[in-house]
Amino acid sequence: MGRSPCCEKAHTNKGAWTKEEDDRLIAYIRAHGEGCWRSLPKAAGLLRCGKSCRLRWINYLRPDLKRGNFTEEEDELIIKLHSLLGNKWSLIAGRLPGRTDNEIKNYWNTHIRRKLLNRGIDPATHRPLNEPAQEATTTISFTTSTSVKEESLSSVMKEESPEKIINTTAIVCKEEKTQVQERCPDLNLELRICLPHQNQPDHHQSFKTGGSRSLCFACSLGLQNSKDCSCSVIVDTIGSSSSTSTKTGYDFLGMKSGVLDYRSLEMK
DNA sequence: AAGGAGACCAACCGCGACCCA
DNA sequence: ATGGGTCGCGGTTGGTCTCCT
Repeated sequence: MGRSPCCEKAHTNKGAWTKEEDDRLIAYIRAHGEGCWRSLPKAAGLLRCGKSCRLRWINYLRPDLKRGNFTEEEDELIIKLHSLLGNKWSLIAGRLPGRTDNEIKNYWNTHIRRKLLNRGIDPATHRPLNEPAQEATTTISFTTSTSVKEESLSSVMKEESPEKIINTTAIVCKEEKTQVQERCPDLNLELRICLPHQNQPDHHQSFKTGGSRSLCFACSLGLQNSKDCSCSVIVDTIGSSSSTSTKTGYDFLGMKSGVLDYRSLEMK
């Protein structure tokens, strides 16, 4: 039994969007907001599939989109995030305001891949092309206060082949440093996560600030109130492994805190 | 000027995850 | 617990543009 179609294909347009269709979609979303993509086309008077409407809005019509060329900083940020996250374009896009996952994916495939190959770096593994496969190991210290479900991180990398992720399940965030297999030996993967500068809502004031309270890692990933959130059972142990973290100086993949705040790495 | 090749990117497709009855 | 409906993601396709010969 096949999967049911997402819409009545016989009565939907396909292919490039017309100006009129764009205008209708924009007007409808301005009036009613995003969501209910399945029913949106009919309500907006569009002969399009809901998925198509969603894609058109997210990738092209959204008012906050930044059009135009990628900057050198964006290039490098994409490369670094890809080295960590793999082909998780939506997560990468979440770190690049105004950019969409589709745009980044296309940009990666057309520009960055070639750029890395020219540098002699394998874009899939972020390792030198002529380097034989080896099991480099690096110590990653997660300075979070509570343990994290393994799948929180391994799921990020689950599409990688076993060769690339030799032992993702070895990534366990505990108070002590944990050995993990490293995919990008040229990158400093030491993670130092602590409180960004801005004020936090009460729920998150438990994040370790050099004081005495901690934020669970689920919240640090922007998964507030998720089932993984364990803020209610805070254990103050972070200080034991965060000797190099400071209130203002944490860094991640060599990026400043303002550039990569894991807590806004939220799912779209 | 013509046309072939490669680059670019918007859009489509299928699947997995999630939600809810 | 389960099954149907919906959404979002990542891979792929195909049309258009640009460059080169």
